[in-house]
Formats: sequence, structure tokens, C-alpha cells
Amino acid sequence: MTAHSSAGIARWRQIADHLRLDIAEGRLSDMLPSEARLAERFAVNRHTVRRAIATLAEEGLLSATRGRGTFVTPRPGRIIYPVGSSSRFSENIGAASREPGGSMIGAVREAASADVAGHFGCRTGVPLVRLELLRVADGAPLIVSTVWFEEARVPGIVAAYAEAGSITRALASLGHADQRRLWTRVAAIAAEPGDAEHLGCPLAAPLIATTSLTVTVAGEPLQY
Amino acid sequence: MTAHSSAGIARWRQIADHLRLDIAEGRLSDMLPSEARLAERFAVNRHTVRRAIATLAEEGLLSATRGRGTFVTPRPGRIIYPVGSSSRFSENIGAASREPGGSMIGAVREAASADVAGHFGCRTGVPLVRLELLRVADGAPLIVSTVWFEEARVPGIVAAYAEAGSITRALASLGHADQRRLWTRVAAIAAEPGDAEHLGCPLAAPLIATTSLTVTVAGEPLQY
DNA sequence: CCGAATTGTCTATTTGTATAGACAAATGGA
DNA sequence: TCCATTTGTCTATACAAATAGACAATTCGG
Repeated sequence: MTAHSSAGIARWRQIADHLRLDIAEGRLSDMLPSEARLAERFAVNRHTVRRAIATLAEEGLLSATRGRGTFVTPRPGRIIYPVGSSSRFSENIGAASREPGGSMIGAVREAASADVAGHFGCRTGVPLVRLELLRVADGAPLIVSTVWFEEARVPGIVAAYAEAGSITRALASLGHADQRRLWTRVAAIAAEPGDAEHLGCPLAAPLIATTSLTVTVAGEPLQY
Repeated sequence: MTAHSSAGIARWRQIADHLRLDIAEGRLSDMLPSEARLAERFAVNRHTVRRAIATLAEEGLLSATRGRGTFVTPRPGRIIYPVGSSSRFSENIGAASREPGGSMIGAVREAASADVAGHFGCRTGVPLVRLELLRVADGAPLIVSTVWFEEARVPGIVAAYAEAGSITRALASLGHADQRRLWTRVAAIAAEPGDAEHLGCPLAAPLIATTSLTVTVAGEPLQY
């Protein structure tokens, strides 16, 4: 841990992460300071700030208008508590879908929708396997997670999961012993009709939904 | 969260983080695979692997010998559980030194030693302020943390802490409202004679020690 | 309408990141 | 000793990241 531990992380990304966290935790809402002011504040060139803002805009968190300024897009309802960097939930909860003890409530084959394909980095229509997992804590359904796999990459994943009881072990039995979670996003949501039926919980009951992307050591997307 | 969330993080750093975690969690011990094999495994050039190894060697985690190979340096006794990326302790415990309720058991002025200066990015001999903080959980001393500040950057930090009761608030009152923890390292240690006396705990009692570096928004080191 | 403030776009330059290939130097076993 | 393996060092190239400066386009208040 010599020197600064920020080495190897692009400045624009550090700034983007910083702002994303400020937004998520409510320190930043409505209008942002001007690019010039942000550049001064982060001790960085304006272009660097612009790149950070651009990525957040692509994520839908910000929107900029020439002449007016840059604004935080309001997020109605669903509270997103993002990015592992500062969330003390993410690791605990994110780990849940890998640990044994979860029960599988559904498994279907389906073609990649545009949304999933975008996150996955594959073409729309590629055959995927979708697993619906449920994790119970203290007798109450707590965590529901939806996991996508590219079918060609992990043939027989459903049977392997049923036998192994955990995704990590299932992947290991298929030769993917070494993978790594790239990011985990945690959201507090209200149970929708479909969820409520599957989970046996009242409608609009508070649930925790996790979304994550797991990659191989080579960086190829494996599980979403 | 479009595309890959690894954008903006240098490949060599991703690999270094990967290996560091493997070492910390015992998946990697003794000898590493050869650079060529690692390069193939991570789907990357050998030079990139070398850079990752070089940073870990600087951290003292690895040592390489020409002709023989690269080896994990054994860590006698003290178990280091590093890096926030996967430690579910780090955020909870790291936050402890910022929250109110800790008691100050010591505060001294001293010159920067080579070790601290290296982490801090300042010259050896620069006047620092060292705070010794204690955090009690369930009536038993649990966490002891040592915090360094560059005196010139935070004049009057001791009085400010005594009044505010937390480092965060103390820094805020000195005009550093916006800082950010770069990294936190958590180690389980046995109480040494000095610790035991201060804390009123038996010798060799298990303690948790935290080490962290906090920076300003501009990336200047502030607190170690 | 004017002008200050703000975002958008362009060119140029320097430094960091990653790849590629080649070869030297040391180790350890056959 | 010889040879395969491994780390260390060098050169070169291509691309991303970050800085710098300039100017256009838009918005908004006075």
C-alpha cells in the first residue's frame, strides 16, 4: 500500500464514482455546479469533468443542457443504492446469491432482450438461461435475484445448480472455477404482483433486489 | 451501468487487485504461476502481468527471483484482510473512526517517519499530529485506531476533535467538509504491551486495527 | 437586445496504458 | 554441462487519458 492507492484508476472514473455516490446518498440533487467549478473543485481539467459527467449521463443519472447547466435526473420511487465502493450492504447481500441455501423458484430459456444484451455485451436474441433464486432469512422471503447466463458458455447450468446448491459450485463444476463479481447493485423495491405470488408475501412488501455482473478472469461476461 | 463497469480502471490494476485478493483469502500461496501462464490466463500481455506483480511486490506481498519464479511472501502471525473490494468488514469498521462515541486516548505531535511519510506522500520529518482513538463495543475495547494528520493542513485538529467528538465533524469545522476515504485495511492483531495498558485489556487480547487513507476531493492526502 | 454564464465541439500536446517482439541472466534438473 | 524454464530489460508501436486553449451555440436575466 505504498504511495496512493488510486493509481491505475482513471481520474474521470474517480470523479464519476464520487458524483454517483453523492447523487445516491442525496448530497447532490437538482442542479450540479458548472463544469468549470467542478473542474476547479477536483483540481482537474474541464474535459476530464466532462468525461465523468458523460458516463453518468449514459447511466441516466444526469442530463445536461447547453446554456442551462447539468441536472440530476429525479428517480421516482425506487431507491437505488449503488456501487460497492461505499455500500456496506452490497457485499453481504451480493454474496447471498452465491452461497448455498437459496432455493430455485424458476429456470427458463429465453432470447436476450435489448436491455440484458446491453449489459451482457452480446447480441440481442442470443439464447440465455434465466434463473430465479429466492433467499429466505428468518423465515421470511427477503431476497429475490434474477440471474442470466449465456447458454452456450455454461451448458447444463440448471442441472448443475440443482445438484450443487450454489451458483459458485455449479460454475466450478462446469470449469469456471475462477470468476469474479464486477459490480453489484442493490435496490429496495416493492413486491410486484408476480413477485408476491412467487414469494408468498403481501403485495408491495419491501424486498431487496440484487443485480450483478460476474466475469471470467479474462474479463468476459459470464453471469448477469 | 451500461456496458462494462471496468472502464476507466487499468487492466494491470484489475489483475493486481485480483491477485491481492487471492493471496489474502489463501487461494494463492507459495509460488505463483509463471508470468507467461498468468498472461495467458488473464488474456493479457506479459508486460501487463509484470506491472501488476510489480505493484504487489512494492506492497511487500510478492517477491520474484530471476530463474526461479514469483512467490507469496509469508505473513507470520498478523492476518491482513485487505482492500475494500471484497471485505465486508472494511466499511463497517472503517466507519467507526469517523463516528462519534470513540474516546481519544492520546494525541501527540511528531515528525513524519519514513513509513508514514511514504504512505502520506510527504517528506520525512514533516510535523504531524497523531491521534490515538479507542472504540468500545459492548463494554469491551474492540477497535484501536491510529490516525495521522499533516499538522499544517489541519491546524487545531485536536481541539476540534475534542469538541466535535468525531473526526468527520472536526474536519468539517476546519473547512474540510468534503473528504473521502481512499482505502481501508483491516487487520486482526494481538494486543501488545503498550496497547494492553492503554486499553485495559489482557496481553495478546484480540484487537482489530484499522489503517486508512483519507483524501480531499482534489486527491491530496489528508488523514492516514 | 445585450451580455454573462453555461454546455458543446474542435485541435494539439503530453503522459499513461497495453501490446509485440527480442534477448540477456539466473535457476534448477537431467 | 546442457537445456528448458523463468524473470529482467530493452525497443517500438498504438491507443487511451489528461491537459491546454479557443470558439461556437444556447439559455437566461437585466
